[in-house]
Formats: sequence, C-alpha cells, structure tokens
Amino acid sequence: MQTTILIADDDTELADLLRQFFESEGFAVRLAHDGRAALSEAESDEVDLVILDVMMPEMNGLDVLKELRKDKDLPVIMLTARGDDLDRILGLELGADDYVPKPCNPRELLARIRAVMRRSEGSGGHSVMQADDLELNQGSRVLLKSGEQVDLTSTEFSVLQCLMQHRGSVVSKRDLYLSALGREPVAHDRSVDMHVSNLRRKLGPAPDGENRIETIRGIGYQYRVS
Amino acid sequence: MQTTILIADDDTELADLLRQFFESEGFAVRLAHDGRAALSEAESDEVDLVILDVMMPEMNGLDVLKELRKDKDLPVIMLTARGDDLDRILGLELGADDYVPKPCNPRELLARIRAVMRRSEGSGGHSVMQADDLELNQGSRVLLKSGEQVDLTSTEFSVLQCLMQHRGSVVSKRDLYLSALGREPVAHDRSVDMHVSNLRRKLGPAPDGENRIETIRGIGYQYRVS
DNA sequence: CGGCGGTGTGACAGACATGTGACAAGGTTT
DNA sequence: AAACCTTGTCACATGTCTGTCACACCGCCG
Repeated sequence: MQTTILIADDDTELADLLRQFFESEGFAVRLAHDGRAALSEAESDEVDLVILDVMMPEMNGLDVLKELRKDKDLPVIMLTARGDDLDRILGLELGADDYVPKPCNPRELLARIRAVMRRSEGSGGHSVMQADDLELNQGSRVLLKSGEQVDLTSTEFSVLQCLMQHRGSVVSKRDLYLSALGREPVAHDRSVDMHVSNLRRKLGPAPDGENRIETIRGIGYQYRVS
Repeated sequence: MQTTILIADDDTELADLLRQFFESEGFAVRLAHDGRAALSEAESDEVDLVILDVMMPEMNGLDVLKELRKDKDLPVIMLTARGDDLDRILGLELGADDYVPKPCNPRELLARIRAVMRRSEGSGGHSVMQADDLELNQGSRVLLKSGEQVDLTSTEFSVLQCLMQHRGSVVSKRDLYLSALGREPVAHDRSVDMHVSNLRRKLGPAPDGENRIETIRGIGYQYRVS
C-alpha cells in the first residue's frame, strides 16, 4: 500500500522539489499552495500524512491544523521559519505530530515522516480497522481474529480490506477487481467469487452466527454491519 | 573539540579565501582541488563536514557525494552555479544536507554550516535502533548481535536498516530497491532477495527461534515483531 | 597482475497463490 | 414451470514468486 503525502506550501519551487524527492522514495504526493486548498485536499480521505507550512495565503497553517483536528486524526508535520518558537509551541499544542524548521533537508523530513507514520501506526491510528472480532492491520497486512492471527493470501487480504473499508455498503464486483486484483474483470471471471469463498471459509461465521460477507446478487458483496 | 571542514573546490583562490575565513572562525580546514582527492580526504575519518563544489575535475561533486553516501553519513553542503536546478535536485536526492548557490558570501556559508552541524548533532540521538538481540548503529553503520559485531556489506546493512525502520510493517520490494539500492527494480531483478537471503544466513534465527525477516509473498518483506 | 570481497544474474526446484472448468444449488425472468 | 442467469465450491492446472546455489563481473588492493 502506497502512502500519500500532502505537501502544503506556497513556495511552489520547494514544494516541487520535495515532491520529486518523496516520489523517488516511493510515496504518492499531492500538492496544495494555499491553506484552503490544503484543507480540502487533506479532508479527501486519500491523504495519509500532511506536511504543512505555517505561512500560507488564504488560511495559515495553524488554522488549517485547527480545522483538521476537529474531525480527523491525520498525522501532521509542521514546517516553519527557523527559530519561530511561538509557532512551534502553538503547533504542538494544537496537535501537530512533529515540527521541522525551515530550511529543511529532505532526508531529515523523510526520517521524521517515517517516525510519525510508525508512531501513528503503532498507536492504532487509521491503519487498523476493526469489525466484529476481526482486527485488520493495514501496515503489517496481518489479520487477527479474537487476537489470533489468520493466514490470508495477499489477494484475500486486499479483498477483505476493501470490504471492511466500505463496511455497511455494497462494493461492486468491478470495484473489487480493480481494488484487490488491480485489473478489470474479464468475461466469466470467477476469481473474486473464489477469494470471497476462501475468505468465508477462513474467517468462519461472525460471533453472532451470521455470515460476515453478504452477497448482493447481481451487484457485489458487503461486509455486514452488526 | 575542533570542527574540521573539508573544502572541495577546484577554484584555488576561492578555496583559500574560505579557508582563511573559516580558520579565523575557529575551524580546522582541509582543502581538496579535485573530486578524487576530496573523496579520499572525506573518508579519512578526520573530517566533520564537507563543502563540495559540483563542478570539479577528476570526479564531479555529485559523484563524490554518491560515493560518500555509500558508507558514511557525513554532513555535506553542495556549492553550485546559481539557478542550476538540476544539480540542486540531484544533490538533495543523493542526500546533501544543504545547497548554497555560487557566488557565495562566506558569512552565509558559515551560517549554513552551523545549521547543518546543529541538525546532524540533534539527529544523532535517533541513530541507534534495536530489535530483539540486534543493535543497529546508523552513524557507524555497525550491527551488533548480543553485543558482538556482525559483518554486513553496505547493501545488506541498508536493507536491514530499512526493514528495521519499519519494524512490524511490510516494506514493499520496490521501497527496498529505492531505499537500499537507490534505483528502481528492473524485470526479473533478484538482488534484494539475494541480500535478504544473505542477511538471514548472517543473522540466524531470532532468540525465540523464529525467522527475523518474514516474507510477504507478492509484496515484500517485514522485520517481525516480537 | 592476481586475488578478494561485494554485487548482481541465471538457473532450478519447490512452494504457493491464483484462476478455471465443472457441477450443484439457488434465484430470476418469461 | 421452464429456461436462464448468478453464485458457491471442489479439484486441479497453471503460472508466479521465492530461496538458494553457482558463477560472472567489477572495483579495489596488495
């Protein structure tokens, strides 16, 4: 699973430099050049971590952070002019995960990003999903059932991950093919059915005896809500 | 302890000017006027920071940097013609700590040096990682197992470092290629597998008898959590 | 020049995930 | 009710991925 970083900085040159560097390190990168854009990008659910400059037009970084913290627990690293202690203190009080003074060296930033990601994974951030007695860890790609590990193949894991991400709503077969197998379904393709079948066998029934994964005939599958 | 700076620039006049200035500021200074000399000086263990001109005879600054980064984590400040974005990007990707455009004012350079030194001292605290009976020192690039040194090649060390940095999470093969080998994997590339194989042999099983490095088929590898 | 250690490639076997054909068991449409 | 489609699942063939041995290559050093 690729990590997506949002870089919010009005210095387009620096932002672009960082983008290239992080992409070369295997991250996906999005850019925003003012506060308002940063906020809406960050709330799009497709961003795993935000690098946020304090000084930005439209809406400054601290306000963006304040808004973000109202309903999200997204890891945030603040960038700010060197020695600006006041901003630093404010940022940390508002819940920034780290603080890096400008000018910053990309390698250091990378190390901080990894540290923050590790912390947020460890503390059960959004990378662990739970449903019934299942606990799905997206970082280690391990599934626990009542605390015990269940051996899933990589594809089975992806299918379950996709279903759990949309828990309570139907996921079309096509979406499952795209998301878990990374391809369009072909005619008479039964592979997703097969993987669902295997998942059901490996997971067994839910604690209440019901089937965990419901078939929505002609549409797709759905992880049942309790 | 006095800080020793290596100035690598083929412009002897400029280099000498800088030498005088830095010596008057209390640094020890060494000079190198071509890339090859710079590299051997820098590897002599008596240099604390390198100022590296990009344009040099024998071996250009970027190549020197690349070589240096293979087994050292010495702070490096790149000097280059103004506006040379390509060099700037390359330098930062290769792990330069800062970038100063020429012609440079010695006082500005001094400020950057102090900033870089401060940063590299500060990040020194993070330079030892532990897992099971292993202790990995990122500064000296030495691995200890139960206190005894294990001989690893530079690449093996980088692979292990990357895995330990993400302990408990899966690291994709592509990330390992980018991070440890500094390149994209090519078709049928087995080198990372080979290095992992060698690492397993050299490290042996974990204290509890399990495999330290787990294979996540189709995805990558993972340093196991206890 | 020759040896040496690190690195990457080719080859091969084995393990394993994946997907397909087949058939049964529903559900849906006409 | 009959024809048709969808789904569940078994068994199996297939292809991919991995571990590892052997070896070639390259830079380095004596």
